[in-house]
Amino acid sequence: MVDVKPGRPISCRGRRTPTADRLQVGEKRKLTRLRSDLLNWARQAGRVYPWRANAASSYERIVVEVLLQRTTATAVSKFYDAFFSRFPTWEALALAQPEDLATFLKPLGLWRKRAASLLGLAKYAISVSGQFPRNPRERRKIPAIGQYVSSAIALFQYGEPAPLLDVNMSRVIERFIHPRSRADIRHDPWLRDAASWFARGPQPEMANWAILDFAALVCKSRRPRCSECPVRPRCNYVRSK
DNA sequence: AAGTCGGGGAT
DNA sequence: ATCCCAGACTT
Repeated sequence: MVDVKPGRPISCRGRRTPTADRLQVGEKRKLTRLRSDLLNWARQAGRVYPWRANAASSYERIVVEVLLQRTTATAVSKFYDAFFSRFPTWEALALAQPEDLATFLKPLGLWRKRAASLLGLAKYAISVSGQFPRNPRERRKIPAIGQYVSSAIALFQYGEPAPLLDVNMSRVIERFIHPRSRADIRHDPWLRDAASWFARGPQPEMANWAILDFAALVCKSRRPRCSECPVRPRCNYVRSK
């Protein structure tokens, strides 16, 4: 026991919030452990989808990310075969009749936006041999490519360890460590650093799929299955309940 | 920061 | 009947 100033080190004086907005060493360790734990968990319990198969092209994986926006993976899964046999390549998609595309997309909802987004992406893709810019700033200038889809392109097209940081991945990280400080996921530096740290390492695609599966099946927004959670011993969320 | 697009499944 | 879903865009 020490009796001298039990507070923070002097270097931390003046901080406005009790939680730093930068990723700390201990948090990196926790995320690294979480990563390997979830990869092991997903080996048995992970979901299986056609766009994750080795045979799936980066075209399919990128298009699927657009289809998955505000849509359940189950819905896209049902939709997958018909869509990609009708539009198997960027070329086929770029030549699609808007009405035809809309007919396909209606059951998923948001079909006007999705049709416009996909057509725009396809027309861009065929103008550059299917390769989106490697520079993220250049990618983000393309309509329908926000932060999330940009990361998906980095991950699936260039093999970079980019995080598919959405509300679900955010929920897992925030429960496991602590809530973000900014309202918007995309503007929270700590959360972005945490997600990036989680994604880095071998098998970045598997790691992303693992945490998204874990979010969907165990660490659900409502009624999380903490009793059957493989990382419960290290989770701050269950500790606080 | 808040509103909009959106049908479908889960609760 | 309400909430949630691998977001992006406009105001």
